[in-house]
Formats: sequence, C-alpha cells, structure tokens
Amino acid sequence: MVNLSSLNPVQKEAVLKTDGPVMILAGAGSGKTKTLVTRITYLLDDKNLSPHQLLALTFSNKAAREMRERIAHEIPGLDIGSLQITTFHAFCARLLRSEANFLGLSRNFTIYDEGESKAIAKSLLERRGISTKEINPYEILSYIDGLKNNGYYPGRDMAEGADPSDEYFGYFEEYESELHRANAVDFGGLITAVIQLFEKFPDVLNRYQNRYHYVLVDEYQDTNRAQFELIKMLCGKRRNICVVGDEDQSIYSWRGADIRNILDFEKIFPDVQVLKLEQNYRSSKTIIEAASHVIQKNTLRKGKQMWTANPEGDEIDIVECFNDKEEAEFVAQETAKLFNAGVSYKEMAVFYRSNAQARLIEDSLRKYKINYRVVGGVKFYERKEIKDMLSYMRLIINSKDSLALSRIINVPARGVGATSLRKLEIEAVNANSSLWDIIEKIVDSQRASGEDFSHIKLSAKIKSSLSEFVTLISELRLLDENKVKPSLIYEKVLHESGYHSFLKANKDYETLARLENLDELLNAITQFEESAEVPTLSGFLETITLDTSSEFDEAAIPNSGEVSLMTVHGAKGLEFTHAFVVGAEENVFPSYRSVDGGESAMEEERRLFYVAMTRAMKKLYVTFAQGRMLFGQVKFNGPSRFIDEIPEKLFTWKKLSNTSRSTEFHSSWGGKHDDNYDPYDQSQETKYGDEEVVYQIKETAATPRESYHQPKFPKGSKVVHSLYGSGKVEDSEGSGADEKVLIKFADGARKKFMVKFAPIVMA
DNA sequence: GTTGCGCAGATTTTT
DNA sequence: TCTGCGCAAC
Repeated sequence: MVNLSSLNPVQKEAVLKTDGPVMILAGAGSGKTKTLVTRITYLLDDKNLSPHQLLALTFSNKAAREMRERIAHEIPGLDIGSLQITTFHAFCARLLRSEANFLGLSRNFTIYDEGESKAIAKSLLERRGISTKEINPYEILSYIDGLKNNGYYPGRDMAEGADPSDEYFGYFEEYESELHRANAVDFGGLITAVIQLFEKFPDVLNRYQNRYHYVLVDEYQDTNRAQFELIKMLCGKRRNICVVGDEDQSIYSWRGADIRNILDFEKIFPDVQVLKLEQNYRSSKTIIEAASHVIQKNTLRKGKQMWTANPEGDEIDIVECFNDKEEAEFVAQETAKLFNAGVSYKEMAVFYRSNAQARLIEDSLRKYKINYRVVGGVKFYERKEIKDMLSYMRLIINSKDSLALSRIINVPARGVGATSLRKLEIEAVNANSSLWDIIEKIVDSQRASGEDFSHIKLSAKIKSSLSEFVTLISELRLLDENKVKPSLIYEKVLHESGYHSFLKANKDYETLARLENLDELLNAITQFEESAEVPTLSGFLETITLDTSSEFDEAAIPNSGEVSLMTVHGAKGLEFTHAFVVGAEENVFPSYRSVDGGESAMEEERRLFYVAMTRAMKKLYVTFAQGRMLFGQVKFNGPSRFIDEIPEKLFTWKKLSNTSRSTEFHSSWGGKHDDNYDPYDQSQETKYGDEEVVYQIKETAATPRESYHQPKFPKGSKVVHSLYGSGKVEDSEGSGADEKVLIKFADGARKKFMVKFAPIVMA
C-alpha cells in the first residue's frame, strides 16, 4: 500500500482521483514529481494496474528517466521495461515503427533533426532558383513547423492555420514528399503521423485506446496543439487523463507550445477536476512573495496563489552595477564570499537570458579560480565529425536517407564533388527515387546490362569511386543485418571509410580534439550496448536523435562541485540554494525582441523571469548593469521592468562602487536615490580593463517609495537626458514611482521613460 | 575544392 | 564586437 502520509491534502487528492479527467496545476517547487510518482505507484500497487496499461508522457528524456527511477525505487521488483514513461517523440517514434506499414513508411525510417529539416528547406529553394537571401530557409521551416505543431498533415481537413493559398503552402507539400522519398520523418512529423494513422485507421486507434487505461502528461503547459490532439485521441475511450502543468512556467511558445491547451482544458473536458498545488516547499517566503507578485501581472493565467511554510529568509539583493564587466566581477566575488561562508559551489547558479552573456561571467569566475560549468552549449552530436560518422551509420540503416548520403559521399574526398553530386541529385528527383538507388543503378549499369545512364556524364574515375562506395556501404549493411554489435560496425565505418586516416593526416590541435570526440562516440555506443535490451545500430541512432541530453553523466567534482551557469530556459525544473539572475535590464531581460513583440511576448518573458526567481531556495540576487556592451556598442537600457514588479520591502538595493572610482556617488536609478549623480559621467567610468578592483557594496535602505502627488517633470518642462541630450516633456502620466514622461529631443526623436529610472534632470 | 573576404545579423532550443 | 555564411578567386 502506498504511503500517503507525507503528502499534503491537495497532493493526496491528486493521487487518489485516478478516474476521469484531472488537471493538476502545479506551481514551482510544489512537489509535482513526488505527487506524480505517488499517483503512478498508487495505480500500480493499490489498484493493481498492469504497467503496460499506463502511459506517461513527458517532454524531456531527463524527466522520463527521473520518473522511471523514482517509481522503480518505490516499487522494487517492478518490471521497468514494461512501464511506458517516455517522451512524446519517443513514444510516437516507437509506435510508428511498429505500425509503419499503415502509412507507407518502412520501419527503418530516419528521424531528421532541425538541421536536416533546414537542409531540405534550403534545397527546395535552390531547386526553384531562389537565393537564400530572398527567402530565408528558416522562414519556410517555421511555416512548415507551424502547420505540424497545429496537427496538420498533408491531405488532412484543415486545422487551424493551414490554408492552401498560403504563400509557402507549396513548400510544405514538397517538403513532405522529400521526407517521404528519404524514408524520413521530422520531429513534428512524428506526432502528426500518429494523428494521421489514428484518423485513417480507427482500428489501430482502438487498439491503443484499449491498451492504455490511464494517460498522464507532464509539463502540460509545453504541449502544442498536435500533442493535445494526440492525447485526446489516446484517452478518448476511458477519459482517464491526467495532465500536470503550470501555465506560469510556459516558456516555449516559440517552439509551438500553446498555452491555450492549459487555459482551455476545462472547455474540452467540462467534467475535469482541477487541483492546484499551491504550497511551495522550495523557497523562502521572501522569494515566493516576490515571484508571486511579479507573475500576477500576467493576464493569461488560471491563477494560483503560491504560499510557503518556509521561513522568511534573506532579502533579495538587487545589485546595480556600473557595467557588464562589473556585474561579472560581482558574481565572482560574491560567489567566492559565499563559498568562504560555507556554501558549496554546486549550490549556486547563475542564470542569464541569452548565452552570449555567459562569456564575461566565465571570464571572471576563471579569474577568481572558481569552479564552474556551463550547462548547455555546443552539443556533442552536432559536431562535424560526429555528424559525419552518424551519417554513415544512418545510411547503413536507411539507404534512402539522401541527406546522410550527400553529407558523406565525399568525406573523405572520393572525387565526387558538388557538381557530380548535383547531377546525381537531379537524376534522383526526376526518377522520384533516392540518391542511393540512382548511384547503385549507375554502378550496376557499369558492370553489366542494367539501365542506360549514359546521359549522366560522369568520369570513369568517379564511377569507380561510386562503385567502391557502394561496396563499402553494402558490406557494412550486411554486418548490421547479421546483428553485429554496433560498436564493431562503428569501428569498421571509421577505418574502412578512410575517415580515420583522413583525419589523422592533419596534425593540428583541432584534429586531436576531433579524434577524441570520435573515441567519445565509441564510448557512447558501448554504453548503449550495455544498457539497451536489444542493442541494435538503429536503436542507437534513434536514442541519440531523440535524446540530446548528450552529456554522459557529468563527472561531478567531489566536495564542493561547481557553480552552474545556464540560460533561464535551461534552469527550468532545477533548484539552487543561491541563485543569481544577471542582466536584468530592459532589452536584455526582457529581451529586445519581446519588448516590442506585443503583450503575449512580454508575458512569456515575465514567466521566464518568474521561472528564474523560483529556482532560488534561500538567496536570490538580481543584478543589472547601467551600461552594457551589446552588438559592439555600450547600451544604457535601464533596469528591467520586472525588478520594478518586485515589492520594495522584499529587496535591498545595493549599488556597487569600486575603489578605483574616487567620487562618492549615489544612484540615480531609483527614486530613493540622490538625483545629482550622473551614471554616465565619463570621469566616473570604470575602465574595461583587467586591473583587479575590489568592490564595496553600498547598501541603500529600501525605503518605502511614498508617492508624490506632483509629477516631477510636468508637461512642458525642459529636461536633459544624460544620454540623449536636452528635450521637452510632451506628455506626462502618473506620479511618484509610476511617473512616466514622453520626451521630444532636440533631434526630433520621441522617447518614453519611467522617471524613476531614466537619467533625466531639469534643464 | 579550398581559402578568404565582406557583409548581415545577433533569444530562448525539452524533441 | 563577434560570428557564420555565401560567394569569389586561386
């Protein structure tokens, strides 16, 4: 029997309410995974559900793994293999392979990743003689992706957003036939193909509906329309559907996630039981109150009221830095300080909005000899040499994978260059066949009878190269068919293709790294062989395209570990006792893209900020720089609007001043500071140099910002902005902390400012 | 087929 | 400012 005693009342309900539609809105740090795991354990243990009758869908492999492990821990002796806790994509891929014949796919289809999809889009443009300057392939791809995210597949009665008269609709159809020709499916297509399968073959759907008695979806706020439709179909019969999500943590709309899935769930399932997990077990009261306050500004939400029984905790530090360098220095010094006070590095994290911000932070952490690691970054499987090897292996599995073939036909050089390849491609398109089939036929026609390919002008040398290539791949294919171990096939590919010696011919530093990567790949394959039930080459390939979490268990540094650096997106789902949110400036966080991207874009930024804040357990630092080097220019963006949304009583505003700046100065950013200080005064500038500077933190009491009833800069006043020069207030609204002014400058430009942040004074 | 120059563009990336 | 890419010249 499952022990429910450690659950709170709502969590308990979420476990026990097994039948019918349930939506669990689980706030950050509310014990979501624990609840889910208990629910599943309850179904299996107390309700005697057979493991294969349960389907739990997640977004990331990491989440799936974690849940599986925890359940295994709860129910010793459970046959984990029969538990279907998997990602949407892996679930669909698996289903499609076993039902491939229905859709005219063959079960060895390749899964194309984004890069490969883009390559197709590009080649479609090329084929039409359109330069990538006129139309960015990415636009085509987003269009196609958009359709798929909405559940569209060719020939389907149209879903939302698809219109055959769309400018790019023709590309969509062509793209799909290209995929088909390559016996390939892209990420979005994995989902839509299953929808298609279910719609066209109700019997198949019926089978799956009967199999899964309970369907559970994690991170529901991240589902797109297609995934939602899929879920609806799967649970159509029994309606035992449980979705778990948090609309406030929906940060992937740009990837197709549709927040309406969560907002409108009750419309689709009117009898749904909605449960809100509102108690936070992670963070201090201060952090929860601050984060709640920020997120409340959003309108697109169901509304939860987070609370916590945790202690009040420390105040949040808002740290005003002179520039981005000083910000990085601060992070390093503060990190060191915390470390000396007994906090281990692995309990600290730095979150930034965009990857580019990592560099300066890294530099200063290095300077202070602080262990850190950057989470995310260049993916292992995206490295050239790795993709090359994978292409060989993919071609072995799926001969129609023309993208793989064209990638490696001349790597190492075989004299089959772009021109020859182009000829072959044209031939393949005309014959509606694959590159491989064409090449094979040409080679055959050489040897004996066969078709006549004399219209393709290829030199004898090239033809013999092609012949050798065909032999090579065919032999390797035979190995795979005879179930030779993937690692062995890999080694054969590496050496017999000549790739290894081709690399070794170079002796530079880069090559060395590449060879190491190739060893690493072998490691990965071996590891796969040890863990997989049936270690096949195609299984390995599928695992790595659908599981990008690449990093083979990061060898954790003993004792104190490392400070984690990551984007806010990367931070979702994690927690740290001490967290730094850096670059909290307008146009940085929120990103400039969202600043003029409409209200819903801004709401997503706000959710991001909320996610960032709620990662912190004990202490949260929010830092911003007055001036920041952006696109080669120093920009003065002013503090993020999200800082302003944190109640003042919860933070201490700290202004850094370093000893190299002799002048005693005060900030002009907050209304609570002295207005005479000009942050842009060159004489006070910190140099972008390497000299060691020691910062003193000047604490400014967070005095409540009482509101003035008179605007400071009424309409008509003449003012001077330290960056934009002199101008006149054309319009003014609000007063005190909310006062905003519209200024027309001497050069005619009009700009709007928050008075409390803008460096403006009366002329 | 490689090298190099010039130019545009520059968030986020669970699969 | 930095990078990645397309295209032109060797």
